[in-house]
Amino acid sequence: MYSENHISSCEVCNRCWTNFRNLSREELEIINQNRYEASFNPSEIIIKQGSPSSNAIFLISGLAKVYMEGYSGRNLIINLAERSTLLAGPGVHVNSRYVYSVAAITHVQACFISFEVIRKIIGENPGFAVGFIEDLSDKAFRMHHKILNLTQKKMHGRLAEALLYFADTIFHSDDYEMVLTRQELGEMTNMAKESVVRIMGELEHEKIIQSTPRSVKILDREKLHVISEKG
Amino acid sequence: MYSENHISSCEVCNRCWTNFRNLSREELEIINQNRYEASFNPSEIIIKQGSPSSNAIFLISGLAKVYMEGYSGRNLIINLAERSTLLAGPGVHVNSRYVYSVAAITHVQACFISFEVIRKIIGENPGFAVGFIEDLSDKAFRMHHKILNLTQKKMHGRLAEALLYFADTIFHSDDYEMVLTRQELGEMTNMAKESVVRIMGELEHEKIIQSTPRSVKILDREKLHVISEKG
DNA sequence: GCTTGAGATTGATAAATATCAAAATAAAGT
DNA sequence: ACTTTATTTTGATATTTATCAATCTCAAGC
Repeated sequence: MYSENHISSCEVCNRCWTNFRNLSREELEIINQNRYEASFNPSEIIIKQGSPSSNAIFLISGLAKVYMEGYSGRNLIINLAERSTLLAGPGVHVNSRYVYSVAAITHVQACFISFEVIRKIIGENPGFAVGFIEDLSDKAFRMHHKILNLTQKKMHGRLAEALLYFADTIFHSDDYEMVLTRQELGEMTNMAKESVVRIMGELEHEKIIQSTPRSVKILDREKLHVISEKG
Repeated sequence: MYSENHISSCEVCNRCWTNFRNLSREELEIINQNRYEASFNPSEIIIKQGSPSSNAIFLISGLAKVYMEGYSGRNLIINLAERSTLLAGPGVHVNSRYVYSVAAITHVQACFISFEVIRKIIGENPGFAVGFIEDLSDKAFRMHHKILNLTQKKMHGRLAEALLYFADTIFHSDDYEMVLTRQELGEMTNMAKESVVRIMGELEHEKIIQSTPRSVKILDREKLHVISEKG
């Protein structure tokens, strides 16, 4: 992890958090005074689960995986994070510990802002507080969906959903680079890496996708969607 | 569902939401003017998933189950709710729909407060907004824990955790009434009712618990805890 | 006290999924 | 170009868990 400083000021940066639009010029300047940037290489850890959640972290560029470290060294990837995502987690307001870890997938540039400053502004700027509530709600909403996905669908459905997630939410294309290993794909869909391999093979054989270990191309989006719903 | 009105005013009621302590006398009076009470019999639905989330609902007395209606009629019980819990869900700030359903287990008294009023006060009272954030965070925190529990533990562990949840969080006793059927216990731990029966039998046989369909007594809390961690 | 129906239980079986071990590739470093 | 290391893949097998079909139990209503 090495440091650099590319952004002259928050005021001219549009890569951060949409909720910062609710800040006054003065408040934004306070943020600007209390931030620092850092860069991370692939696989470096940006946030470590369990450590004190002293900073709100925003990705400025690059892609990272957000995951929980569970029982006996097993991970659960919650989602991928890209530019303009607030990374902090609900632990901040519960026990001041990060509830998840975040690791860089590509080279990542991130902005660290002390949570004390954020908390202070939440207490003074209701619009900002509402934006914060909306962010929390949105994440909780997704968690509710995810818990159903993981508990009620079979492997085919979970994997199909993950493949569509990459296409729709991350890459906005049906032909994309697979940034996760089969192991990690398994950690995201709660299945063994061998099962990931086998089902990817099946999907390929049925001409629903075309894939290599490092790329995916969705050929039959309709069918993939049906599998993700019914599966 | 029949109506009654037991509480003369929010000002004299201590059974509602702790976050209301952050309100001024005037704000509390606004809440008081805009609330109405309702009672529910066992098994009656208090909140229906997917319907417009127009009200924040607080239980005043009784016990309810909070659950998501998933795929092909399968439910997932998230938790039990009792007095002083805010029931609304993250959908309120996302798509204005309840993301979960809530059904009365015992006879339930509840207070309905229009969300417009709540939202207005959030925008005017930062302390209240922070309280709201803490409530959301706490629930998200639990969801993070729950998703690990459901995906990474085997049946024994999940069931053990549920039994401890009742003892520790709901009844504050190791000898309690089992308010859920085996079917519902399965919906809470993501397992078939037959599996619940079998594992309850095993736990009983190993003298870790003593149980009837309507009661549970934890005999060996240590062992039960180990199972819930390792399982 | 008899009937009835919802839940609880049991045993047998099938389905879903993980694990293990080995071989085949691919990637990275020197 | 050559090791070395990590990932992917495959097949065989074990484990976990659900499903199905009966049977049983017990409390509520008549």
